[in-house]
Amino acid sequence: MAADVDEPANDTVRLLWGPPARPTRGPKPALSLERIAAAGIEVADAEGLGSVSMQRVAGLLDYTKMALYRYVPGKAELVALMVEFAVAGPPAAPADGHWRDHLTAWARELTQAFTAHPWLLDATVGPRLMGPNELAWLERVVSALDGHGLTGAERMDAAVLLAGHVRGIVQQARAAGAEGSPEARLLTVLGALVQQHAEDYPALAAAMAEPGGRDNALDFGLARILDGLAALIDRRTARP
Amino acid sequence: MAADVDEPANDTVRLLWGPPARPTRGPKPALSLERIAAAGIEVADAEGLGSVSMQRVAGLLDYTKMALYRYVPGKAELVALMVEFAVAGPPAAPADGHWRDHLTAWARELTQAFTAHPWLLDATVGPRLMGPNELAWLERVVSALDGHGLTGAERMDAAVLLAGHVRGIVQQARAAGAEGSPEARLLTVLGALVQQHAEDYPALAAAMAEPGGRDNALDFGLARILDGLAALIDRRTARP
DNA sequence: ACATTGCTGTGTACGGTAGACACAGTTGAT
DNA sequence: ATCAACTGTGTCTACCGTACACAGCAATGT
Repeated sequence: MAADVDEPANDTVRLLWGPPARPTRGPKPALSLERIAAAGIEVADAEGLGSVSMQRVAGLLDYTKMALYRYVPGKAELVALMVEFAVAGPPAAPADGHWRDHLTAWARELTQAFTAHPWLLDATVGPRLMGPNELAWLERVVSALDGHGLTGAERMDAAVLLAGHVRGIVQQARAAGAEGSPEARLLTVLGALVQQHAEDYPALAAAMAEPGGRDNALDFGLARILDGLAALIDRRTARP
Repeated sequence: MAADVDEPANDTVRLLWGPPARPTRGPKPALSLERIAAAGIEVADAEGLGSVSMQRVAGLLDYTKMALYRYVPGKAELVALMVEFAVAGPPAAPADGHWRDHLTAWARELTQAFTAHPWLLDATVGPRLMGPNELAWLERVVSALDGHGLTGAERMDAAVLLAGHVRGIVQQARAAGAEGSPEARLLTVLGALVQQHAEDYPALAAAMAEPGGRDNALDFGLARILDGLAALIDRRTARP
């Protein structure tokens, strides 16, 4: 009774989930989804998602932009493909171990994936269909929480919570930028603005003025979330 | 010794932080930053950030697109203005009360603001300068954590954690969409895909198959985060 | 009073984007 | 050998951001 997947004629679902599909008749395709996505990823990694255009990607492969439309229905689907390939699958989950260690590793690995391709942040805002690889990340975190007294909805909510934290951290890291980068300059300006308007932002000015700020945001938030989850799990498993 | 704010000739900082600045000589400007930003917000609310173009915004005000460039250096700055106006200031913080209540109210109010203008998600990925209103939100959450034994960096990290959660929740809500919306259709398709590939995603299929999923994701994550923060604060205040 | 100067809004032009469509050439099936 | 399906290309449209020159208006300096 579930909706037929192939019915909505959604191009994206066929691209991401459909079979390789080779009902060959004419000349063999010279390109492939893999190569096209890889070219797009190359551009996005180097210059950001904004620099990814059909022209750019096609040029990198020494083809015309219109050739790409033989493989991909449009730019949105190209980006979806790029996301699916860039996010890859999650590393294999350890077979055993505490759920807390599983989730910690998961968060660190997802952070690495997003840090390697910061444009994933831009490409994954907004409603869209997830691909097999992306879903595998979700599967791993939900599976790590199996059998600890949480409802299905709660396990999903926990996944959203963790993924949201990773996104926030990567976004913050990108906003900070590398030493001497234009992004770092932005932060400096912001800091100066806060000090300059210290009357309006006393708590902020005080917090930023304190020394000893190592970059612990990922671990800090992760520890809080996991502590909170542990408290809930303890309560649930104490009195079934 | 702090970097001079006005020095980098950054247009955005002058727009967001600069004085109204009226060194009038020629004809009085017919438009205003407020009206332009409001027009942009109107378009974005109705059709998304992607539909915001100089033409659209200018047309809504019955002016040519080039007229906008007399007020705003470029589209990026227009969007920054839209963000600053759309996010408004945070509602006044309650004068007293437990930090937990403060943060809960803050998160709910920020969620409301983002839900009212979902395009804020798109407009606030990527490195950028924050405006006075946006900074006021940050100030309120950091201030709520004052005097509970957390370091300045930890208070900032907590703010990032909470803001990231709100963003994640709003993003998820937007991805789900309204009843019968195209976004909701996307979710249905995804659900069907998970069931169809249940062998590859057993935990996910099981979690989604469980009944009784009311929309509690915001409160669930918030409760975990606040529990985790409470545990840390208890530890800190127990042994000073 | 008047010329000067600075500002406003407009029109035009340029290079970029995504994509529709027609076409020539290549290939496998009949 | 014929035909049908497919690939890659060239051309075209519509729209985007924005640089630039220009005409008109308003306040300033004389």
